[in-house]
Amino acid sequence: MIEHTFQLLPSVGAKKEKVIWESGVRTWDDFLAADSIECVKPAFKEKSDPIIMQAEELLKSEDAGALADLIPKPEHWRMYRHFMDDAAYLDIETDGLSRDALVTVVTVHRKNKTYTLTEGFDLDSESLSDALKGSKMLVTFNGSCFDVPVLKNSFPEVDFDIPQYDLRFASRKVGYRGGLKPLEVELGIHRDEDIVDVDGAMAVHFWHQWKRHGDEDALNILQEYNRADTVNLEYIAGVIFDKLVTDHAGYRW
DNA sequence: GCTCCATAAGTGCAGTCTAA
DNA sequence: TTAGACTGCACTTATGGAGC
Repeated sequence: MIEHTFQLLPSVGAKKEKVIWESGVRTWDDFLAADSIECVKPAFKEKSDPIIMQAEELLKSEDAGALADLIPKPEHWRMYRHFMDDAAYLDIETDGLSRDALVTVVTVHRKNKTYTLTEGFDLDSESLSDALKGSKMLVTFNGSCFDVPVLKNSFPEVDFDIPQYDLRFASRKVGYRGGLKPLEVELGIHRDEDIVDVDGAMAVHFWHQWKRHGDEDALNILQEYNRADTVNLEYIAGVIFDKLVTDHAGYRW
């Protein structure tokens, strides 16, 4: 999908991009190989070629951050298929909703390993940096509004400057409404019985149960809930991406 | 080459919605 | 309940084509 993206060119939005696709130019290679493109002025093509060559170089060198700088933020989801093997799926629990809330549990799910880090045990800047090390894309649900700003506030030394695929907004583009839990239900995702009714507010309650009464069961449920939230993001990201490609991109390959 | 008009992208603002 | 990213709308700006 990323090599089909022309919205990195000046004055090219969704409509112009579709016109370019429909002229038979479907990839960056097509664009560079063409001597002329019917819907594009020669001067514009001359100006655009170096930008596309730069994007190809960045893609070849797997520089997701620099590539994301060229692409409008709402279109960063297009990078997912290319960088999915190096994606980090992220979800956090806190003791409230404020920006300076205490982060209680963080799960980072990677291709080969899932890290669940807990306040008072193993949650610190170093372990969080280790969990995110080498990740090219961050996949979250509402993470751009909540998880990442909260983590940046609590762990300012951790680098969160990673292109983000936020499933809250991506799922809206393809017609889904509501939060993560209704989305899971709609996609047929089932949770274990002991966490099926848990939500964010209950997660706060479980944390206080643990802190005030030393209730280990409450802590275990909280960790399991956070882990399930995060691991499920991988499946959801794939489904939403496929729908975006066929529905939102406005062109069937 | 200039002007006018149509089209598309960019910008700014208010409203929406989600997280725990 | 709070914060902020995104969306949608209205308005502005830029670009390209047509006509003179």
